[in-house]
Amino acid sequence: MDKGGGLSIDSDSIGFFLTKPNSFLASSGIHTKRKRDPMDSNHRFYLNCKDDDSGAASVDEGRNEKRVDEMDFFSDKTTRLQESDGKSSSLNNIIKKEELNETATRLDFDVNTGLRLLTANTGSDQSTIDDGLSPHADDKQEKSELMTLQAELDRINEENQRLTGLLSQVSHNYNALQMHLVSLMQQQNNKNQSPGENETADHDMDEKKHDLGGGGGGGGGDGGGFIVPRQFMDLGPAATAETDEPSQSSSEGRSRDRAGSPHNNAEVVSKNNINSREIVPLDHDKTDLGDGRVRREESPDQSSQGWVPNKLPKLPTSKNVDQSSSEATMRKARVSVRARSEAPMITDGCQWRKYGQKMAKGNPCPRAYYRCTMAAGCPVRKQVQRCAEDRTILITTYEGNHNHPLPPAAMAMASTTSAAVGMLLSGSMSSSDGLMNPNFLARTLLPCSSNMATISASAPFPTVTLDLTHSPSPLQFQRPPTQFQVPFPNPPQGFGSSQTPPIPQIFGQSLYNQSKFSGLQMSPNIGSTQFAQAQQPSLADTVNAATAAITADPNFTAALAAAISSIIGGANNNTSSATTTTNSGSSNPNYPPN
DNA sequence: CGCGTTTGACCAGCGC
DNA sequence: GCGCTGGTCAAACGCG
Repeated sequence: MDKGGGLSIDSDSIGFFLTKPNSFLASSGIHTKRKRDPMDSNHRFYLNCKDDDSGAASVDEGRNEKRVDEMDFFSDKTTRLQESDGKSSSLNNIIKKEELNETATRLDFDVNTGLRLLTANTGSDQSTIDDGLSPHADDKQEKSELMTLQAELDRINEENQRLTGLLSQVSHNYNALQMHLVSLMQQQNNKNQSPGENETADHDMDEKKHDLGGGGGGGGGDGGGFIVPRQFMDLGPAATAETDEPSQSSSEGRSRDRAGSPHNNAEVVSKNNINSREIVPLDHDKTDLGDGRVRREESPDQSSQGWVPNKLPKLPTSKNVDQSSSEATMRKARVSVRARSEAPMITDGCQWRKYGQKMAKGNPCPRAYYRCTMAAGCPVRKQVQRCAEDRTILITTYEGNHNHPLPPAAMAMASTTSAAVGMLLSGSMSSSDGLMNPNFLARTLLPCSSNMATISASAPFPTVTLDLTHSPSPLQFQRPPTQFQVPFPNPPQGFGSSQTPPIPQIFGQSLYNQSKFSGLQMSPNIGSTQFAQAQQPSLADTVNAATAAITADPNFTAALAAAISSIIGGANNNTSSATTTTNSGSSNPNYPPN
């Protein structure tokens, strides 16, 4: 049951991480752990890199044993160039030259190739020398040759480091610029919004600006105080340690007291992470119920919504409002996916255990509750329900932040989810009341798409709904680039990296890609893990991921394909899948998962 | 026997 | 204060 059947969201997309060296580096450690997953092909790439590197290192052992880690391919190239330029015009050099040209060309498009070449090259460097010289050249000549090569190698290594540094710097700058751009565009977009139904939204926006004016330090610091992803993140840092701890009492306390829930450890971790700006929605949901609450917006739709998590948090009355609300909101943020599937639930790469099922009001279909079982104490949960109106539509709502490494298949989901939630949160968090305004979000985040991704403010918690039930047109995703802010300053815990995204990481790629195409930039701080990785997938990778997913499950094909194509097309269309809206009853049906 | 699901009960928040 | 509803727990049950 857990593994679900028909619908699957593939994560092969991870391969896209390769496009970003930094991300790649950051993620490599994580990925090495996942060997069993068949989907790991892309990750294996990382492993291969390592292997290749080690191979290269071994070759160098006799010399300086300078291990060229992630950027080896740089040195490799350089080496070849220098060799070919410098010394004699030996056949070896000629060959190397040719290799280099080819490699360089390929590197532009395929990192794998470069790495492979690296291995071969490094290994062959020596072997070629030995083969060519040892038999006939005298020792001195050979030694001097080796010395020279060694010296060059050192030089190249230095060069490599320098390039690495440059690369990271460039990446940083790029991020900063993008953030700035997003801020500007968002501001502009905000201005363009019609006052009509969005008065509230605009108002919120203004408030945001004021509130955020001093805070955050995010990228755009252009005066007015744009809403910048980072700012958003900074808003709620976290206050949490203290706020959350005490509040933990309510439901969580109950659970623990009653059941002695095994989640304790994880929860503690979560808290700690929260301090470091990490947010683990699930457990803290409960926690928040106690003290730091977030006021929920009244919505008539609520009752009919498929998933209305515990109760709405209330806003703290003090000056902490923004902060607390932000945190709470982030914790509560969730991603809902609507997709057509006959399967009881979608395959998202994670393992789930069903812990409950209830009949929800207004829906003849039962709602199933699942908990992530990939790691003890993982706070991620999801609700699965079929749509009352159309029982072929399966609605899966994710909540929480995984506290463990995710399999490739789940990684994409997580990234996307994070991105989605990030978008959502970035828009909502800044409002003075801590609530996102649906209209605002809708316009801000997905002004051009009305059906694809929906952000619901009416729900107790901010919810991003991905509607994959429609066949999106390629134009669907076109919209102002400003919209997708993906403030993920923190990488997920358990990923071996330092920080965690404060949002639920669960789902897939669509949103992530959206953000990518929208030019959305994550916080420069991201540094590592999923988000960083997800940050800049290549188009090809995205396509590959989509292809894999499609291949995996025909049922999901239409929806996902549409989504992917939309993303790729980057065109403008509102027809389907990713929208920012309010969860209306229709989108959140109660349909029996079984 | 272990693991996962089922299902009734319990708890908390909200509305009246 | 009471009832409704959503969310969770945990004993019972089923399956491999």
